[in-house]
Amino acid sequence: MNEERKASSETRGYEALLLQNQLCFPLYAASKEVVRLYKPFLDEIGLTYTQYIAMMALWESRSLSVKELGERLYLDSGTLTPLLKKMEAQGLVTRTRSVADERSVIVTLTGKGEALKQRALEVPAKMSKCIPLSQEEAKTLYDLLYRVLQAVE
Amino acid sequence: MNEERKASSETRGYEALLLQNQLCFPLYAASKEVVRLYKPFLDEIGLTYTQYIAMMALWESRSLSVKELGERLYLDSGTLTPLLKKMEAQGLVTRTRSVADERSVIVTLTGKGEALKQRALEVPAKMSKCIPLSQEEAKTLYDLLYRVLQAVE
DNA sequence: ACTTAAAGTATTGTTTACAATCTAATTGAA
DNA sequence: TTCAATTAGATTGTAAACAATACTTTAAGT
Repeated sequence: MNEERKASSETRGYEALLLQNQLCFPLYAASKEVVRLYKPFLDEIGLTYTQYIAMMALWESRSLSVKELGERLYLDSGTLTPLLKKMEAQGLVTRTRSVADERSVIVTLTGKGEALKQRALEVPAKMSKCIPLSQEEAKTLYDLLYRVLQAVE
Repeated sequence: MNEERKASSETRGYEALLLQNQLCFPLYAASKEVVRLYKPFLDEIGLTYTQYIAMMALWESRSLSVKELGERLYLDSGTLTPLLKKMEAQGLVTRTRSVADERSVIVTLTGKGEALKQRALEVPAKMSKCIPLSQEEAKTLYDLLYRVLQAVE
């Protein structure tokens, strides 16, 4: 029996409250650290991380309502409205009320926003070099994260 | 050949930029959603998520410097100083300069902070019911996340 | 048609998070 | 010893993130 592994009086009965027994903590910390890892690469193309994922959604679709964008990114209008206004000020997107439904705001890539795609292409490659997981491990992680995500929805 | 699966002119050559091909995105989104899932449970004991993980570290150690706390939580003084001041105002911790090294601030649980541990005990159990992963899956996810985290350090 | 409910954004207020910078205390090197 | 470099926190400024609320437009029910 390894005495050092025994619970101390401090922790006995409270194992569930140990940081290292929480799934949420490495999830939270890894997310933050990975986002931070992106920063130097994203600085080069003038995007924050949140702007980057918004641009990725638009590079796929070119034109999305704020609501659709929010559904894809798991963000609400309180986050997206100021974000998109900044991106509009940078000339990456336009924001226009839908004529069909005046409640909706349609976000559309500009030429400049579209062109940025070329430069963004290097980012995923640079990032994947920073994360030492095999293809299978990355896929396992990816699938488990999506299971969590779908359960939460 | 499934025509629908073929890359469109929009995405051809840009597969790496698809949101669904990014590992970072489900990591980011799942982290946010899980933290949000905690909110109602943490509201009951009057803590935010960040305060909760700070308390978990202190429930383990009772007394930690800001630096040590930052290392365990992957947070810097810019985040911790205002957080700990609020927790001090709530009576959960005390903050005192170390006598041995006046640069250090020692954060120590109060009786009230210690007592909160009892009520916090239910939180992990409630949370784990919200996340439909088996024991092995949770462990796999946990291990992969820690691999990512250690690589980033 | 009228009235209410619902939907889509925007706004406000609070809390994180972090880079950059500053200050005070400590350590180290010449 | 003495002064430069380092360390630990605090501060400032910026960007998210989200709850709560407000506002406008649309949809639904009667």
